[in-house]
Amino acid sequence: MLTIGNLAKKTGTKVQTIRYYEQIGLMPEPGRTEGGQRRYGDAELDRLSFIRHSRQLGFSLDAIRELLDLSDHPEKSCDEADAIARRQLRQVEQRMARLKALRTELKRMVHECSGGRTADCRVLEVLRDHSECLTEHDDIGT
Amino acid sequence: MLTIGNLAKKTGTKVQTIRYYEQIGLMPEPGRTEGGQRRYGDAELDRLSFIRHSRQLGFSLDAIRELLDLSDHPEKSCDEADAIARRQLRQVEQRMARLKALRTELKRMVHECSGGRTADCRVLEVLRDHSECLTEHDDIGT
DNA sequence: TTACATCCTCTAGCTACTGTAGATTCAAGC
DNA sequence: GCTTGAATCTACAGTAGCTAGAGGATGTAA
Repeated sequence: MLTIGNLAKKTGTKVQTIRYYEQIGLMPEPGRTEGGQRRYGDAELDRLSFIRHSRQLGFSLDAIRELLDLSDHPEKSCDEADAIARRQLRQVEQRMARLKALRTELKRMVHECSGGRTADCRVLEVLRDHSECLTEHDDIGT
Repeated sequence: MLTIGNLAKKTGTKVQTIRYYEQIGLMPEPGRTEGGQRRYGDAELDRLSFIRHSRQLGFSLDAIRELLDLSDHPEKSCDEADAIARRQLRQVEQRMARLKALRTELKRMVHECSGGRTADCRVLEVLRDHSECLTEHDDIGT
């Protein structure tokens, strides 16, 4: 049996995060000692590993909830899990495209700046005037 | 003189966002009508355009605060603005590298999934077992 | 038994907004 | 001058995904 601290260490998660996952129903309520401390078994370790790995791949907690549900029902069709992963892939590709445009613009800004006073700074100038931009960037590049 | 709604339209910002910027001190408190409604002039239009454009390029509100401060002092050295832009460029490049690794992994997951039951689903299998991953991804790819 | 790390709950904070409720103001048309 | 309807006002709550801290209880080794 693992304490919450050991489970945290094994999965590279913060203790508070585990409690948070429990709170939002992503992790089950574990058994407790007489004194009220949580104790975890292998099933919980697997589940949390699954969650963390999915987070590392950028899946949202909602998507992970769906994936866990599918994982809990081996007889269900695989299509849904596949769809979720494809959706995630699309999102990653969209974000990459956006970042690429941002990088172009930032590089240009930085390269054109030749030092001196802020009055003549190309960085600030470009920020002041959108029309100087070569690429479109209508959405925030997060 | 512009109402808040017209300023919002001109800059592609939501009305609430403008009020929020005022609240956190990014936008100044504007003049008011007798009835208490905000009215904006050209200076505010310029400032908000600067903010929105910077946001589109992914700068944080804190970074924008610094950039605005530099912009307000034309006699200062340009170095700081340059440093902020370079930092932003580095962040964008780091994010892109991370997303690239994620994309590789997601593509592999999706390509290996051949339909069927979730019990045999490669997507779920990979998520269950990090050791199947070819690339490292220790941080979340946002 | 005592010391000390770890655990507990609860609450608040982070970024950058977005949405809602209920009241007020503005501008146009008659 | 009056009505109507859109726009505005304040204030507060909510979003994602945690993270940090206070103040107290528990577990374990010496």
